[in-house]
Amino acid sequence: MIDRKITIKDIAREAGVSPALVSFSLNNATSFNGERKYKVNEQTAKRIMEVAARYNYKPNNAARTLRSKHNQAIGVVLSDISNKFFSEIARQIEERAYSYNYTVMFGSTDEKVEKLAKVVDSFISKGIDGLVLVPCEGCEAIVKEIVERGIPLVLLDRVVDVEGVSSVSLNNKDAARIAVEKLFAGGFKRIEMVSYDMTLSNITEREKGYVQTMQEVGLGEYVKVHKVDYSNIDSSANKLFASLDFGEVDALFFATNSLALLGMRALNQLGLTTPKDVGVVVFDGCDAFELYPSTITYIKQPIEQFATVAIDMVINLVEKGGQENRSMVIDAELVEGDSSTKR
Amino acid sequence: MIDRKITIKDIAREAGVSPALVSFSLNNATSFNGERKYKVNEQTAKRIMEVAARYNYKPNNAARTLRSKHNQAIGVVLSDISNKFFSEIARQIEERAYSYNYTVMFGSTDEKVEKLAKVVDSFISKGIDGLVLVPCEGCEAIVKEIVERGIPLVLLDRVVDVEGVSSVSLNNKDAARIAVEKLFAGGFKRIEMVSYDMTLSNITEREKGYVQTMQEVGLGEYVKVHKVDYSNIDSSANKLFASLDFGEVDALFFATNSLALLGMRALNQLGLTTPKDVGVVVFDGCDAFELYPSTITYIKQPIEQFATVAIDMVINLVEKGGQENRSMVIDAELVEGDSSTKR
DNA sequence: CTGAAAGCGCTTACAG
DNA sequence: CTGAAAGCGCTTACAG
Repeated sequence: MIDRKITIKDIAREAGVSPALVSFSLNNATSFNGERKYKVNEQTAKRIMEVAARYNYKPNNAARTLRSKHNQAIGVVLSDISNKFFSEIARQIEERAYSYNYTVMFGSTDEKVEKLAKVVDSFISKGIDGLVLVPCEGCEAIVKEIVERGIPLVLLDRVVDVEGVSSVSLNNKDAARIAVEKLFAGGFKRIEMVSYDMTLSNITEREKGYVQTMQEVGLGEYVKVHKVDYSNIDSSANKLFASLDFGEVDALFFATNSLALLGMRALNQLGLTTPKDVGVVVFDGCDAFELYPSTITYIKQPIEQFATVAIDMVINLVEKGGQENRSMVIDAELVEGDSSTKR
Repeated sequence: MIDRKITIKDIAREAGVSPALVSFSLNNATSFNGERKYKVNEQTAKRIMEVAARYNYKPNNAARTLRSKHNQAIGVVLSDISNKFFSEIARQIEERAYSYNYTVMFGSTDEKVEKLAKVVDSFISKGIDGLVLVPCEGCEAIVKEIVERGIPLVLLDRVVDVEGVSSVSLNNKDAARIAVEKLFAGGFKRIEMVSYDMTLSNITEREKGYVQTMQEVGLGEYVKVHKVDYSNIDSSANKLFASLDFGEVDALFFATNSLALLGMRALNQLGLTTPKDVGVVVFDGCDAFELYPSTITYIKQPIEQFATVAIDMVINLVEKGGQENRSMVIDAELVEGDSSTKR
């Protein structure tokens, strides 16, 4: 920690008041909700503020935290911050948290429980007030423990079956429905899904939505979910795409952006294009698709909302105390391109 | 901050020693350099450690920081964490810092001095021990102030003309040389550069390298640096690419990945391909290029090295104290694709 | 409306 | 090798 010589005592001496009064004034000035718990004479307050400003006084965060038991810091545990989806969330979270005068710490799990445990532990040791967490497979026990310890927690992107957790996630089932309906309306029949062999809620919900919608529109006989091995993505995906018969398959619905990227690359290498040879709907747009000859239809996830809602919820839990267990499900939006209409 | 009931006193009582001894034992156990400043009887130490483990004791970070004046936290100020280049750096920095038991806080500047100032201020208020900073245009005064306040600082990606700053950056001039030489060797003559109208050191060095190399290989007459307006990227870029005569221009050397993406998209829309219609070398590979019909030649930046060196340097400054002003320049590498050889 | 005092949980010289 | 004590810079009841 960087040495900062001037303290609340210096300000107090200079302003001719007690340190306590300086503390009151300063904290009232920066109180968010406007409720001034301790009244300070306006003249006095003004003098104090002025002295503080003149000396460029900055309160010592460690002292404040030690005494008050809160740190104005949130830990954010993501799957992988170098993944575009998460880095954009990170960006929005950062913005939102700063606007409340909170700082954030980021960590990545790589979908591994052990890493998740390590990061969470480290964040708690650092004294975060609350946690925003993208859960991975098999982390139920950890989530449960966090909740039981009374640590404010909001799950992001995926939900987990634990009593009393708050969460923010996409309406995944509905998103899949929209995608399938769009392809169906675009004239495709044999619509197959490319997914991961994972039990994460976002993935399984998308699969359910796909299957259900296919049945509802009368394409039940064509239902087929291809599962790419997450622990061995590249080779597993290559094998899959090499094995698909694009004389038969009409369209592909990709469960994630990363799968879509792999798939589009494979189609590219096979000399196939969309929508001529195969219809395509993916999750999330990305730069890559802009280099593609035709525009791609995609499900747009409300990244900014994810971030703002998650931060608002966790800060609410921190400041109001108590887990109030809200599950927020946000609707997706379809952005239409050429790839979902048969030509 | 989350309540943690058990303190050093509890451990001391349970182990039948003084709180001080507990502190000594614990800190020696986790000391990095292995030098044990305070000797504790092995038996005693063992007993203490065991009690601490049994109670799952976690030291209170705020108290420790308040007393010891260091926080084991680094602030990392990037241009934009949702940009792939920076999010990958962020990821590596996170990894490296955690391995030293440091935590990191990230902030984005969007290339604006005011945002940079705000983020730096906020980080200092939060009690970071040191700063890794990607400077933006016009931030010299702030950098100078940070240095003068004795805050350990390492500049990343770009350098700034301030006395006594440490930095880690690419050998940009040489990288540009490699790119131009590759295009020249590939049979291209009229090689033009697409850059930003910015005075950032990485940009200007790349331009210098381009100009110089063009002259050296005898293509001085073709030197041309197109500048895209950073504050108005999209329309400025569109205007530029629309105005280029690809009957004349042989090859394009893009100063950044984002410019390359814009350029490739524009070529795409104009129905032009590389290397048939125009040779191309860019900075950094990315997913997008994998969807491109031909492979792209790119300058690979040593992202992992950037991160590890920056963190090592800043932690070194923090722990050894004093600015020792090292400038580390790392060489780039060329990854050859089809786009740099005339066909 | 304001001040004196205690104390948050550690670390760190200082004795012994 | 170990203990007693001070104190980091705040906040927060408690008096007045």
